[in-house]
Amino acid sequence: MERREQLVSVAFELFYRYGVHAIGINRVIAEAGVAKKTLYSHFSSKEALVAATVDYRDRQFFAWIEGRTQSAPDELSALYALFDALDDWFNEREKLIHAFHGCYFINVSAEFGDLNHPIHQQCASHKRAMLGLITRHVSQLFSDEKTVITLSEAIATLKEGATVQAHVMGDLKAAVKAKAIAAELLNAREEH
Amino acid sequence: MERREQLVSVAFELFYRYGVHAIGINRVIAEAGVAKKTLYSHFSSKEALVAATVDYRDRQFFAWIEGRTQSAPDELSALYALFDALDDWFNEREKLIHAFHGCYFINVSAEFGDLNHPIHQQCASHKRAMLGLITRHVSQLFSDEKTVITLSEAIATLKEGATVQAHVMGDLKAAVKAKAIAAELLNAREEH
DNA sequence: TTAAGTGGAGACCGATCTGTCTACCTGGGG
DNA sequence: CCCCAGGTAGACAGATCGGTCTCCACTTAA
Repeated sequence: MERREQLVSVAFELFYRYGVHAIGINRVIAEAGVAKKTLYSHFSSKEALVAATVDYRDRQFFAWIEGRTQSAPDELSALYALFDALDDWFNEREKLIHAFHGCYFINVSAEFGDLNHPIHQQCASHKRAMLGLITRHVSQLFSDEKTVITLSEAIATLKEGATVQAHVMGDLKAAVKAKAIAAELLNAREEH
Repeated sequence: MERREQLVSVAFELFYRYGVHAIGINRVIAEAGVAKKTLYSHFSSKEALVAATVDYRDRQFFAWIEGRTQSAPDELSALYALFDALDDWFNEREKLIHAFHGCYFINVSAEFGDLNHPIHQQCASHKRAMLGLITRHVSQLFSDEKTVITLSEAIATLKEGATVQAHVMGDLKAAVKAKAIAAELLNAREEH
């Protein structure tokens, strides 16, 4: 299965940087040093390869964020660590994750715009998982269920907004600014 | 120039719905009922046509948002009107703007990922203009310059975040939630 | 040594891509 | 009535698309 992983990794890098529809299968196999037959023995179609890259990035990104938040000393720091991680990502200080070209799931959703498309659904799924991760931390800090939901969604929205600002406008401080807003929202509800 | 406008409008709808690289020139001219030669007499290349659609959408979207905010009775309502407009957009209650397929500028930036690419720059330009519009309203409400900048950027980030949540996850209430967060930030700084 | 299987290189298929060019049609002003 | 500008239809070129298939070199195991 090592060859398959290599293929997915190369395909992801190309799709992420240049866009899915801008990269042909020939480019992928050339870059991976693999025969076309090999690719099609692992994936039934280009779309299946795209789906694999989304899954690959989902696991990679989620594991990375989870690692960054779990190493925080307490739950509040864990939420701040999320934004610190984003800041490292935007400013290319993070080797575990690839160079920043926006959020792959947002980018892929732009190319597979139909919400019902299975690849778009994979992206939605990733975002739901990220919201779940945030919610787990927030629910350790607050007991009121409505507060937990509202805060978690707000933090998720700030994360997406910061990612867009960083990519579209090139605002490298977007994560720091989003962190400050998140802190304000958290402080306003400090449980005592 | 009427034919040119028709071409841009049709191209925009296709690019917006299906993505720029997924739509060929032949599809555009077929849908517009125009000869290929006519297209190339108005635009030197596909990329020039794409640039025209970004400009078209920029003017259209900005005028729409400006109209919605300017008809508000006061400056605070103007900011709320921004999120009400987004809500109408996400839920397809707005005829002036096309059916919702995410933010065209985010989508196009995903396909032209290089920040230095002229088309990406057009998208950044639009976002800067939107931030400027928000800042104009916020600066009527607060006198402290730092407060104005922080708040304006926060509102812009909430707007982008809500748009992403609505598109990727299909969260139709994203604008309402973002509005509530924006209101909280504004209230916390109420000038008195 | 030989048989089986895997993967690399790349020819090939039909479709489609961007972009050019020819040929024909049509309507309005001299 | 003629001319010509501007439009249509669409052939065409050269490249590339996704996907299939053949051929051959190499490895591994009996």
